[in-house]
Amino acid sequence: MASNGHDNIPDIVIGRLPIYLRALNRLADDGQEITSSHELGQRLGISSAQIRKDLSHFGGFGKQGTGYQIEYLQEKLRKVLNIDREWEVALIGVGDLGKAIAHYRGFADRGFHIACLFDSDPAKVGQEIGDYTVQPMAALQQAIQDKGIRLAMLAVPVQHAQEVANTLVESGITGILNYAPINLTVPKHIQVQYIDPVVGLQRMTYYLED
Amino acid sequence: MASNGHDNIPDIVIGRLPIYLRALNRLADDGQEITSSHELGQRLGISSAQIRKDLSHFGGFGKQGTGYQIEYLQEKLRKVLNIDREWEVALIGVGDLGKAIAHYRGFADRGFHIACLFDSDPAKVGQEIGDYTVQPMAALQQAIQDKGIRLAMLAVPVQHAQEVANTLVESGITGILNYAPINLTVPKHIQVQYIDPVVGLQRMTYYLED
DNA sequence: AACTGTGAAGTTTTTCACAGCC
DNA sequence: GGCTGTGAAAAACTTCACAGTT
Repeated sequence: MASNGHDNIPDIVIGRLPIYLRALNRLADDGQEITSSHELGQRLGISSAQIRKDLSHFGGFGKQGTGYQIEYLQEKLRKVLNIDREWEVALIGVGDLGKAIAHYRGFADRGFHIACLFDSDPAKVGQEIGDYTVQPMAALQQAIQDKGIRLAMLAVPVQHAQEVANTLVESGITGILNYAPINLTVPKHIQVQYIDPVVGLQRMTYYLED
Repeated sequence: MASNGHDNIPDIVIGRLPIYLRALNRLADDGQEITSSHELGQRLGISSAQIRKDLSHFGGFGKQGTGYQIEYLQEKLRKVLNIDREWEVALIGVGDLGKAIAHYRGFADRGFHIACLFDSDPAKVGQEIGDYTVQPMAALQQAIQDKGIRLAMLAVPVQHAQEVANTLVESGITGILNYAPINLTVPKHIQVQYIDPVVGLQRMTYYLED
């Protein structure tokens, strides 16, 4: 992960913030208003010291003797992560996976909105999915530039993923969430995150006896 | 990630092996037979020294002066990761996401096979998806025990995820791939991996200017 | 000439432990 | 009494650099 210009805050710290935020979301859903580094740490399997140290990079969000006000901490973390606004995301590929992503209800309340869908299959172009019409790949660059979209989710077959990623980068996308099981080669200033369930499974089988 | 008994090999090293394997798969697909730590590192954005060091935990897989024979290294990594066999996996929840998972073709050649599907919705029970029939939750424990299944993918709504996870653990599951945006609380000997696309997106927005 | 495997050095990350505050 | 924020210490991880092999 390339830290473009930003700060001196370790990537590994940034990577944990969304996890903290997710835990806070759950606590808030349960109606809780205050928590502590100790409680959060217990839930996440992380030491309380690490949580306090991580948060301390951005200022003092807690109260000694009391802990952290959940709503306030959520707000602060959203600000740090730049999601105190909504980001438009392009979705490329509307096969089974792309459709499931398009229908997923969990983006909206966490800072993201799917703004347009693309597929190279003429049979899929024109289809209505969610609120949007599937557009042809030829329309991609124009649409992304017109709407000023910075993020894309890539759900195309593995053999096309690198090629489509190249197009995305040319179109001005600077962050790619890649669902294809391939490591993308991109310029240094482009962020990539990977979603690969098989990697998750393979990371567990090592620890299974027999 | 709890290292249950196993060895003294750092979790962070184990976590990278599936990534190496994925890169090797691509090289093999391209017909290449030999690679080097330098080439792999370039593709993955990792130093060649780290790759060599990681692999050295498990013995010498390369040849000085030459590099690594791809097929041989794949075989060795599969053995280390315990995927030199096929693991049966249970899938819980067959909404949009669960269906997309059930139809995904990418598990088979990387060590996994979806062996049974469950859903709590009576309207979905009995449906045919892929090669299997959706079973009711009441059948879960028996099916998992009969088939000796150790791994599960959890694709149920967030508000049921913890409760279903508890049932899975009681049924003898020891590894859970969790698609719900919630941190699961499980006994120490249970492995959990998370698939949360929003976390991926949130990890990128920090680095986007504006 | 090219590349691995590896101790040793260097850097990063985590934990400790406690002063300060509620 | 309980909790945060934080320097200092400890642990973990990565990189260096090179001897040894093909």
